[in-house]
Amino acid sequence: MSIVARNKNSKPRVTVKDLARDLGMSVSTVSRAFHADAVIAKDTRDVVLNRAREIGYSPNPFARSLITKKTRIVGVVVADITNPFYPEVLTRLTTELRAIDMNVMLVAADQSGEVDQALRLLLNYQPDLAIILAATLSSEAAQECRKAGTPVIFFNRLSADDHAFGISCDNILGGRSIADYLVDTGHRRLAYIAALADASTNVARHRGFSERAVERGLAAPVVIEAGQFSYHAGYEAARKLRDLKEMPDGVFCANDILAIGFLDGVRRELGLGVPDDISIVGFDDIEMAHWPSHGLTTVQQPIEKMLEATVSLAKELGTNAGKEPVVQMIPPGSVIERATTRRRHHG
Amino acid sequence: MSIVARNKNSKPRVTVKDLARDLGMSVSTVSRAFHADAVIAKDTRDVVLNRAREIGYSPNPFARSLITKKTRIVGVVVADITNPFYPEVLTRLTTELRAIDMNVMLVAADQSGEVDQALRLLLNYQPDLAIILAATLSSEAAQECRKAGTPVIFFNRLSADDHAFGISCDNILGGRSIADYLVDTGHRRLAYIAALADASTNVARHRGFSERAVERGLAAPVVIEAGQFSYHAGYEAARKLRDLKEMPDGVFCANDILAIGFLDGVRRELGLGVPDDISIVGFDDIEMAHWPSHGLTTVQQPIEKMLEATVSLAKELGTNAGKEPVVQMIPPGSVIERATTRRRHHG
DNA sequence: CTGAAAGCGCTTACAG
DNA sequence: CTGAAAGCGCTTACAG
Repeated sequence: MSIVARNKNSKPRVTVKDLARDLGMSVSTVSRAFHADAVIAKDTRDVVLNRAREIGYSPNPFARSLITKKTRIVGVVVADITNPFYPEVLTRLTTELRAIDMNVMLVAADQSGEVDQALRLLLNYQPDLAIILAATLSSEAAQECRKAGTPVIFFNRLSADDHAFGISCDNILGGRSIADYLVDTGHRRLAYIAALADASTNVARHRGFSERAVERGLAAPVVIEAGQFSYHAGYEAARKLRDLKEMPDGVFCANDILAIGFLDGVRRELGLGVPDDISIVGFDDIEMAHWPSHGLTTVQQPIEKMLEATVSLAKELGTNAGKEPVVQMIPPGSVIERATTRRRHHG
Repeated sequence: MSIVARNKNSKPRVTVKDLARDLGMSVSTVSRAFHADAVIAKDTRDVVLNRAREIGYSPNPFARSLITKKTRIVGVVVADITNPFYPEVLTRLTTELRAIDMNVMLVAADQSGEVDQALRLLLNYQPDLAIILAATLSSEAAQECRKAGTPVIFFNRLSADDHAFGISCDNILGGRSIADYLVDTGHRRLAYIAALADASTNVARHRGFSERAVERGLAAPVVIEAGQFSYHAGYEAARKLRDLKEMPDGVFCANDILAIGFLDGVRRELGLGVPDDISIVGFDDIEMAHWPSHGLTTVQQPIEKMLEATVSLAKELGTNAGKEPVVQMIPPGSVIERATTRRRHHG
């Protein structure tokens, strides 16, 4: 009801000009103090930086990036947030990127078509880098990134597009070591519970598992399609065990959350004992896998190393934006044996 | 090894100037086409917008915000990511803010002191709004926001600072309705498993629960301090039941993830039957609460409405940045009865 | 080592 | 309704 609206609700921010005037220096000199590689007397820099702290000045990142064409923003697209693996990756990634002074602009994509859309929005902000978590891009969208000069990293996925970077666990190796583990512990009838059909993680884990099982002299594992990386999908997949001619004795589920759903399904819907009747192995080693109620045997994803690789790549791309895309495959940990598997003896 | 470094790895982006030249119009006119409330002939606007789409122009948000002082960025600080409640809130919030053309800049804070720090970093980007998920701010940090003209919303927390907005479930009411439920179903010895001592959610749920229990003629519920909103804390809290003089028959845990840990602990460490020996109620209704292996009786947080309120507040603050801070309390759903509680009969 | 000047890509009074 | 001009807060050749 007041006549004069208070439009200026904030004090105007202090700018280079203010600081320069305050110090009796030129704007250029003040500006240089904030760039590690600028030519400026050490004393001058110290004076500027100290005074800046006192009066609360820091350079406006927007004005800066208008000129430098660097935004220090990394656009992160996250899709499959229902998998507890990703919240952890997301927060740790955010934290570690902050440490190299990069900021995360987050876009969520519920459905797969939205990933393209999400990335386009992000591109408006001209991120120095885009990271795609748990999803892939259409090749058109990938090309748009290239046009915009934004490098793309696929995290935990391999992309069809070979102009993008990839950082992923070596899922074939992981699948193979699970096959070895199950064979070594006396399992003879293997099954694979498949998740998202076109996810590279799903495909590679299956492939490694299957190939190695055959190499070790077993029949190729039976496949049950769960369709998703989710608890619910795993639970439902357990029901499908009934349709099998022969009950498997060792089951590898595409990831932990799927395995946990499957585990619950096997116990509750089929009334089978785990590990007594059937052994179950997951992939990821999420926190829930340690819970006493599950005690899931699984393989650890090398998150630590994957994050390290991502951050150092981000850093490198900062100085060398033209770097040729490469895919880094990081070997997973070995099988962590818990309570969902046991050795089987044969007469 | 090439002699000329390819520094310009991206084609320069198309700017207003390019588009203006292309259309034979002034830069001003082109610019106006992108502002709904600008004075411009409808036909002109259509021509500009169409051509813009063709050549892939969209206004540089940085240059724009340099002038408008609006960034359309909302800074989100997330702390307690281990609670599965928050990933969902975060992604949905991101998605819904996108729908009103606002972008999320994410900062993660592992420890509580980091929240202040995180927010300060965010403030550099002059977000139009800051949303704090599952945490509070020191009053100094809150004041810095005020100085910078950035409104702050505490989501799912009440803040000590009364200059901030708050959007929260009515936790007192929630606590009360759980007390009513337990009393109505014949429970006589209540206990509360407390989480983070200074979290407003924890305090209010406890208070509502305790007050109502007394109103209904019971002794004040025994309190076991779990200290955290986490599975692990809940599991450990179950052990402490042993120290109690009398075993409670109805237990309210500060939230679902705590309740699930507690549930597992009660079953595995104490060998007690749930719900036969003891009833357990959580708070949140996270997805995991539906899982057949838990079937947790709980109260639903009104996420939908909380998000709605947040988004509409964000919208309103866009046109009226000086709005007086208010706290909105949204009533929770009623108790959802599942498999961790049962009616008790007394002789 | 420092300063004056141009310019990044926009928006917005101000004229017309 | 449209255009020319100023200016947002910076950085960076270019001189000195």
